[in-house]
Amino acid sequence: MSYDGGMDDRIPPHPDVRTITLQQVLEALVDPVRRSIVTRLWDASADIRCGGFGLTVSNSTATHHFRVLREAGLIRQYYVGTSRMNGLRRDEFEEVFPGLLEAIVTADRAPVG
Amino acid sequence: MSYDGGMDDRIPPHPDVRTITLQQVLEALVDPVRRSIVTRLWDASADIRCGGFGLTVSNSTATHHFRVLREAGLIRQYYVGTSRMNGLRRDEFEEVFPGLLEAIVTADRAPVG
DNA sequence: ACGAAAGTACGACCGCTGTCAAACTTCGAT
DNA sequence: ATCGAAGTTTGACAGCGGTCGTACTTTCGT
Repeated sequence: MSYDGGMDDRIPPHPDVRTITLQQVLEALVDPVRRSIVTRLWDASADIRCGGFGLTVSNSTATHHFRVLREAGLIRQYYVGTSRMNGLRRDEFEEVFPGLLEAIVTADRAPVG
Repeated sequence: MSYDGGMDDRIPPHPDVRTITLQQVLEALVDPVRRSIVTRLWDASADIRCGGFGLTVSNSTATHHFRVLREAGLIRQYYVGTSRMNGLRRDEFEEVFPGLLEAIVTADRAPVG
C-alpha cells in the first residue's frame, strides 16, 4: 500500500510510517523553525502551503526544512497548482509514537507557566 | 529554593526546573548516547554512577554528555566517594513537560512493532 | 604516604547542518 | 506566448557539536 497522497511525480515519495525512526523525528523537531511548522499544522484545521507559514528564512532554506520534515514522516506534501501543500501525518504518527507529538507541541506552546 | 541534591562544590549548580527550555531538552535528547542514559535511568530503580552505563565513548566524551543532560535539567548529579552519581529528575520534569519524557522513552524502546 | 580509581578540564579536529544567493522549473493568468 | 508566482536545486560557507588524547584533581584503600 502506498502512502503518497496524490501521485504527483514532482514530490519525492513519502516514507512508510512504519519505517520512521525516533532518531530522525528528534533530529527534525530539534530545529525551532521546523517545530514551528509542526505546531502550526497541529493547530490548523486545514493543510497549509509552504508560503503560508510566514517563515523568516529564505525560500531555499524553507524548502530544506520541509524536506527534512517529510523524510522524517511528519508531514505529507502534495501540489495544488504551483503551491506545495503541507499536512501533518498526525494519526499515522500517533500509532507509531503515541503521545510524542502532543507532548512536544504542548511543551512548545507553554514555555512559561 | 535550591535544587541541588547535596552541597558538594565539586558539582556545578543544577538549573531550576522552571528555567528549562524545550529547546535545550530536545538538543540533549537528540543524541543517541544521551538518550540511552536517560532511558537507563528511567528503567532503573536506583541512581547510577557515570561509569555504570557501559558507554562506548571515551571518558571525556562521557563527561560532556552528562554535563549536557545536567544543564538541560534532565539529571541530578552528586558525589559518592570518587563516583559521580546520576539520577533522573523525573517528577520535577513531568510537572513542566508532562508526558514528554515517557513518550520519548517509550518511543526509544520500541523502534519496531 | 603512596598508588590506583573515577572523572574532569582543556584543546584540537572534523563532519554535519542551517543558511543564503543564484539559476532553474512548473504552473496559472493575461 | 509571455510573464509572474511559487518553489526547487545546486553550490558554497560558517558555526556548532561530538569525539578523542593528554594532563589534572580528588578520593579511597593499603
